[in-house]
This record gives sequence, C-alpha cells and structure tokens, in this order.
Amino acid sequence: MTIENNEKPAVSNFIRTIIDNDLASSKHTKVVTRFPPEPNGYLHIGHAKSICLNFGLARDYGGVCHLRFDDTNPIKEDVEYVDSILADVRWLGFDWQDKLFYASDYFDRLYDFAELLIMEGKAYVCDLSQEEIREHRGTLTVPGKDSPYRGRTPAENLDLFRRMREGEFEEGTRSLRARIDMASPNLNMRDPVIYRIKKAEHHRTGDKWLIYPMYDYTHCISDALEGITHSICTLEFEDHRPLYDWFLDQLPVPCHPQQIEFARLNLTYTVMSKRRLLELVQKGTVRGWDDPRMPTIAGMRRRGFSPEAIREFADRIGVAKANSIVDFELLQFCVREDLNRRANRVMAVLDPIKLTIEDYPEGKTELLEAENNPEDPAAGKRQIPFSSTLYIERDDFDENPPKGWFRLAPGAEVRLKHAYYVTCKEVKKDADGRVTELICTHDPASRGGWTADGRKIKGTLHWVSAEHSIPAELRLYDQLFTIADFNDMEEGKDFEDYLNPDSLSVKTGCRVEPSLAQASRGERFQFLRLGYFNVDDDSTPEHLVFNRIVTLKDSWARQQNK
RNA sequence: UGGGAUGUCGUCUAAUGGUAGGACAGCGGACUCUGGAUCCGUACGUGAGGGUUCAAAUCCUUCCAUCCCAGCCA
Repeated sequence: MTIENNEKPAVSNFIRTIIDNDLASSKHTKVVTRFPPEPNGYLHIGHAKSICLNFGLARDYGGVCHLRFDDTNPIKEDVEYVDSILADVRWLGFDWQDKLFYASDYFDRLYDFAELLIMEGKAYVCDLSQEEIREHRGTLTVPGKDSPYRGRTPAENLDLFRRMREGEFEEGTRSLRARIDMASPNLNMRDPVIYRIKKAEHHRTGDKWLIYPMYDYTHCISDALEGITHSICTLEFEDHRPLYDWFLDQLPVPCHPQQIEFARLNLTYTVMSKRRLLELVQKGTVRGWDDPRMPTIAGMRRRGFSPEAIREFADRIGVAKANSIVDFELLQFCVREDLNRRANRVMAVLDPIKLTIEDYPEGKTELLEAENNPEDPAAGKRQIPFSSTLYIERDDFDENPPKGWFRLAPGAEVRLKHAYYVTCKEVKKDADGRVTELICTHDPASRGGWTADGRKIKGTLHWVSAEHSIPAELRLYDQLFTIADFNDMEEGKDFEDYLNPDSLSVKTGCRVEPSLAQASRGERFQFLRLGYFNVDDDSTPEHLVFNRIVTLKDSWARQQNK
C-alpha cells in the first residue's frame, strides 16, 4: 500500500464494526478484501468509493486488498478496459502488489467444482431455452415450476456438461443449473444458471472455453480461493447473498468469506450508470470517456481533480446502507482544499479588456516579484513583467457599478495584484458603445501593491502585460445535467432531456502570464480569482489549452444573487 | 400485491439503552495585496403512532415512505 494513514483516524462505519468484532472474536486474524471490477468499461467515481473502501480497510487493518477482474463474460470484456482499470487504480494511489487476479484464472477449478455439484446431484443440465427458463421461473408473487430436466441422473448430467464443454451444442440450447428451489421467494434461488454456452473468444483464455461460468457461481468461489475475509459489494447484491452462501456451503472450498453490502455512490447533477455514460460517449454528447465533464476516473483526471482530493472525498462521504445522493459541492470542496494547498498562483485573463496607464512610460518593462503560493512559502517567488499596456478582466470593470462594488469603475482606485494602485480616468468605447479601453493613472508609491499612507484599497485585480502575455484557450465546465437527483425525473422524460447545454464553454482569446509557456501537461495552477486550472492533454506550446478544474468560492456572486 | 433492505439537520454521516455529534452547504462577523484562503460565531435533524424503561435514534408493535429482485449481465 503506498498510502499511509497518518492523518485522522477513520470514522466508524458498519463495516469497520463488523471487522472489529471479527478480529475481537478471533473469527479472523487478518483482513483480506478485494476490488473486483468487470473489465467492460471505464471506472467512475462510484468505483473510486469502492476502491478507497477496500484498499483503505486493508491498509488500516494491516491486511491486503486484491485486485481481481471479474472476467466471466467474454463478449462484453476487453483488454482495453483492463488496462484502463489498472491505470486508474494505480493513479488513485493504490498498490495491489502481487495480488492481481482474474476470475478466468479459476476457470479450470470452477469447472471441476461444477462436476462435483453434478455428481452430488446439486446441479443439472437443462435443455430449456432462455424464454422457457423465464416462463418456468414464475414471478415475484408466483412460485416457479421445476424444469422437466431437473431429474436427470448425475451420469447423464456429467455427460451432457462435458459435451457442452466440447462445443457439441449450440449457444442457448443448454445450460447448467444449480438445483435449489423453484419455489423460493428469492428468485435468485430458483435453480439459477451457473454455466452457459458461449462460443466466444476470451481476452485471456482465447478459445479454450466454449462454456463460461456465471457471476454468482464464480464470485463466491473466487473469493474463497483467494482467502478473502470480507467480500464487500453494493446493495443490489443483497438478494444474491443466500446464493453466494449456498455455493460455498456445497463445495470443499478453503474458507467462507462474508459478503457485506453497502450503498453505491450517487452524486448530484450526474449519472453513474455504465449504460448512460456509454450513451453519452457513443452519441458524442461528450468527447469521450475522459471528457472532463464525465464522472469517470479518466474524466476527473483530465479535468485536473487530484487523487488526493478523490480519496479525501471517499473518506468524507462515509459508508452506509441507506440509499443516498451526495452533494457535488462536497467533491468540489475536497478538490479546492487540496489544490489551495498545492497549486501555484498565476495570473490569466479570461476576457481581456485593455487598460492603459497614461502616466507610466510607454515601452518600459519592469519585473515585479510575486509569491507563488501564499499557503506555501516553500513554493518560492517569480517575476512578472509589467508595462503601460495591460489586460484586465472585462467583468472587473463596471461603468455603473452596483452597491458594494470593490472593482474598477470610473474614478475608482483599485490595486493591481503585486503591482500598483491604478485609478480609472477615462473609458473608451467603440461605435456600439462597447468599452474598448480604460485609461488609468497609477501611484508609483504603491509599487508592490502597497503604500505607506496605509489607505484602504478594497479591490485587487489580476492582470497581464499585453505585450508579454501569451494567448491561451480556456475551457470552462459546468454540470453535465440540470437536474440534481434523477429520482426526481418527470414522468416520460429521459435523462438526456436534462442535459445542460452550457456544460462546456470554450474561451479563446484569453491571455496568460508568460511563465505559463513552460507549463507541462496535467500541471495544476490557481489562476488568481478565476479558479483552479490544469494543462489539458490537447495543449501544445503553440496553442495552450487549460481546463478549469473548479472555480474559487465566490462570495461576491453569492451576494449578487440575493 | 412475494422476498430482501433502508429511513438521523438541506446533503452525507456518527451515536450500539444514558448530553443527538461532525462534515459540506447556509447565515453572520473578523481578517486579508485573491470578494480566495484562514479564524470565530450561528441556525437547522431522529418518517408517523402506540408500548417497555428512571432513561429510547437505539428495544417491542402497528403503520408510512423509498430502494432492489422475474439476464444464459456483473
């Protein structure tokens, strides 16, 4: 485990209580967990919760967490996904050491166990079609009917199962089923299929197998074979637990792990289902799995969220069994908290308006010193060029300012960060009345941003020198959806009806300070007063591209909204 | 309408018969060369009814609400 838990102690939750009791009662002397993704898609923030939970538990209890790919359905899986999952887990900061497994590694043993079940009369080959199986299953309120093939002898079943493996039968014509109870009120116990014929190439086992085991059969056995103590999964598997336990009770496995279910993560203003995320990608609604608006790990990484922030978020949301939806604000808080500590401050102007200092020598350049991070003196200082022609933010000037306005206005004096106090003397406009240039004077005594007379200057603006600044593209993001909680979706509406048309806003013609020319891909900054940004993967030295990770808190905007 | 689960501030989450606590969001203030950060303060909650108990979020009981399950997906 690469992450030390040297911060505050973890908050109590029901899973830790279970583990504490198991350790106290000597049911277990160590803790072994696992994160078991199916490699059929990209990981999202919901998976991150599970990853942090499982690896975090192992870390805190001095145990180990396995990474196991649940690769029992070859037609949906691909190495592309295993690679991305490996990368994402590693990026999040977790280390599975040598405990990397694949359910497909157990196919031989799984097969042998199946023959054992057959020989003991606990499984049979069923010739019912998929539709017929469904009909026989009954409904939520009506018990199922036994399959006509339920009474086959072990010898007959063994023969048929072996011929299934040899590829003698077509897909869908036969399956291996556990013989449990067709009248069980739990549908999962009504003779579930445990092997199906699939003449598909598997990304790891190739064409070796023509039959593949089902999740319910595979998962519990894999857990047992790996010596998992606590098998943690999401709530929808609660009804599967009796089946999980049933298989382990029938088979000579080394141990019987305990399945524990917790509520999956939901976040406001986003979707988490693989199906919906896939649809966004396939329809081109977003640019891909790593679109910075996506709740995928890849998307959040590209957006600039740090693994530290995501881990902190996972810790703060806790673990429980109640269905819930976490406020996206909390994630943003965690990102800000982390970046505030670590990101260097620089200046960039999103929407430039020219500001000319009429009493500053034209053509003169001076270098002003600026701290890189007031939260971290070790981050050092840098020099920023200043000249008579600057750009400031268009929003930082208002010809008719509202009450409480600290920024620039006709006749008003403001501080240019790290530079001088300036006073607006004249406003130039074009034919349409749009402001084109602000003519100001400056106070030479305020160099460095401060004067001896101690007069109060409330407004401090960011700026760049027109001549020295470099152009950049800034991409601003907002929530992908306009609805906080999809449980509140109106009848007859689809999730895509709630897409936010303004989730992406690309700003060109922005100007950034010259130090950013050297910024490397992925590097994170605070653009003073604008928010945290990182260098996007699309960025080149000729065309800088930044993503806004998250805005700063804006109490002025909040006040204006009142 | 069968079975399984869950209901604690707006949101997430503690409290395991003994002072309902924390975090985010909110509100107010201080401070500030970022209307940032920081600091301080503040309001807000046990789904409902009955019962047991000196004492109930916790135990019992009856309701109510929400979520999950009828894949040869995981």
